[in-house]
Amino acid sequence: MSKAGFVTAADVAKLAGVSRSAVSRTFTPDAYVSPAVREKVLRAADELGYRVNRLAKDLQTSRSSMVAIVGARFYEPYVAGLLDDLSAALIGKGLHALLLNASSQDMTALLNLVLEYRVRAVIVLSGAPPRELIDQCLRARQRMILINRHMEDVEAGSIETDDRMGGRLAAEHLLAAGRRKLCVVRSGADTPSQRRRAAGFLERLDEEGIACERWVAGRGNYEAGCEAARSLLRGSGPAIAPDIDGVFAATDRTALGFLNTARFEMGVSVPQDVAVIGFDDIPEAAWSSHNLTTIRQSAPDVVAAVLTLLAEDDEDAGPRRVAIPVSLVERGTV
Amino acid sequence: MSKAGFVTAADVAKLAGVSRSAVSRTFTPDAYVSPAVREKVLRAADELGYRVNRLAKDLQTSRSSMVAIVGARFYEPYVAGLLDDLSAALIGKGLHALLLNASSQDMTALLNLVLEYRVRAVIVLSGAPPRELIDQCLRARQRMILINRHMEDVEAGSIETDDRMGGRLAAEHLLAAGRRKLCVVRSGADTPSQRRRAAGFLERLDEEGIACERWVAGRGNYEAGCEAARSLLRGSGPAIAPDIDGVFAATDRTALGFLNTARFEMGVSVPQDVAVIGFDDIPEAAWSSHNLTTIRQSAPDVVAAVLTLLAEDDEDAGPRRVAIPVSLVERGTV
DNA sequence: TTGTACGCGTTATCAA
DNA sequence: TTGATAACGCGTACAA
Repeated sequence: MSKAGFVTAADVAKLAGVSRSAVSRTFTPDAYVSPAVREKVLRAADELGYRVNRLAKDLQTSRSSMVAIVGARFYEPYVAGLLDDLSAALIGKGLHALLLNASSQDMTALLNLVLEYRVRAVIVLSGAPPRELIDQCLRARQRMILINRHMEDVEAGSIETDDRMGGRLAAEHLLAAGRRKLCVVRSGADTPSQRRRAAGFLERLDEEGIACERWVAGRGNYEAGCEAARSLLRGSGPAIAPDIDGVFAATDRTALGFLNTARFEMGVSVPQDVAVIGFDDIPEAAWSSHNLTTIRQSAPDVVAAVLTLLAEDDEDAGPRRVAIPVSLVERGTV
Repeated sequence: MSKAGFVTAADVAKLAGVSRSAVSRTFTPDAYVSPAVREKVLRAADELGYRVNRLAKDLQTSRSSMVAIVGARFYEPYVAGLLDDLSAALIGKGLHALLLNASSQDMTALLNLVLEYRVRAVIVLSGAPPRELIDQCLRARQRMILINRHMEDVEAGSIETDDRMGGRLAAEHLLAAGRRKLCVVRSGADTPSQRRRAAGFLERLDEEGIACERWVAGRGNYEAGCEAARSLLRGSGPAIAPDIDGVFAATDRTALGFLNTARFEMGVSVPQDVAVIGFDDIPEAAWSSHNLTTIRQSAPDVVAAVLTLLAEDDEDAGPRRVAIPVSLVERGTV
């Protein structure tokens, strides 16, 4: 037994009456071992409860099977869903997720950490994404995959929702519904994604020569929506049309905060008085309590793209930049 | 440079003109290095972009700083929130989370995996919890922390919400509201937690000699609530009192599914026709669109308990079993 | 205070 | 097919 009390290959070898290498070979795919020896080794291993030590294995092969996932706000439904899909998919490919929460942390520490583990790749989720960390990792030639965080002239795989198009679709839909007094609402999180969505929305409006309010604030996404509704709809009575008649929220949670506050706190009817459209299509958007019209971005597509980028290990060619399509989901708030 | 292209301590030593152990000592807390040497080493390390290889370090010290988190359904708000808090707290303690998604996976593979990594502890979240995995880990003397999954006569730290008391509180509250035609609803997930909550609820009702319907089915938690409402409230028109007048759902999501379907699909008024109470107090419960009365269990408390159990490293004494208190949150559905 | 030498547990190489 | 032996990159007695 080793110092830490774990069973080692040597222990198994001794019990089985064979050499250490025989044990190693038994547990290494496609290696030469006679059935007889293999049987003896397996029996001994089972008896001792032996497991290959991955630390030693990875050190020796200098090839870890870990993938770091760096992100924040894992409680947000869209992120949580992505995490669920991603962790399941990775394990299916024999990879394991090292989950690093970048919220409110010392970035330098996190940076050192992620590089110390010699992971096969670092996956950076959108929110709270330390630019400095990304730079340093790339300098260390650490393989990286950026989700909704593309950076030009950077040697990293990148997966991006077509945020701009999504914003345009939202604008199009509100315009088609005859809305003209519009507002775009973003949370204080202020991620690149949210900025691009808003930009696409404004761009489409600009083409029609229609003006647009902008509202940015709030801590969480949901709370931002609540605050926006209180601020924008102030003074509007139940029967009085408010100063705006259509809102595009950069995330579904923000849209839901706006929607709920408008309906239950401000007494404003949706969509009669004001139309609301969100972005992401999280499960809660489809609930009958909200029935939110929104722009869908497919999480499974993102996961598939991650696996693709992960797969093209050494081939330098291949699609290093993947776009995730979006689509309009018509429900009852426009 | 090493085979994989990473910088090693030897590289740094050569550049700095010192021995390899000097490098090692520079990066080891409380070790003897003269300021002069330390400076030279740090300069060389910075120039080369050197990072300690954690695989080798952990192997050498036979002490990994990884903690495995085994769970499923990370998209559920309560689980997602726990994951967010937990990953942040662990990193604060110098520990790192290896996230293993146990859903729809080969359990044997996952079992081998978690043991191969020689993690400092395995944290098992409630849902989809493979009993076999737990047994095997314990047999391998792997340190474990079970959340909402206590097993008698088992050598593992365990953290449990006071589910039974929560169920009793729910019953008490419905009874106090004058409800007598009651039903308890659980999802098909059928976790130990949900069973205990239902049991506590029924226990309290039993003391009053009041009968109770039971409804168990559905795939997801939310969907289970929807199905329950459709099934239990069938035939009740808007103005007609249904056959039941009070429902306890074992999770908030189930409660919300029931609530929404009752209101928007069945035309049943809540709480006038039927009262609804949930469990967990997820953020969505507080939304004005739901305003769900529920039983709160505190995720931060759970995280604190995990850290406590993790801390009592070698001391065999100490609280190996921690109970998380619950409380009633009165809102508008009872 | 520094350098040498050994061990952590594994895989890979090379004779036998 | 098997068993010594050499890495893998690191921490750390031990000696200098």
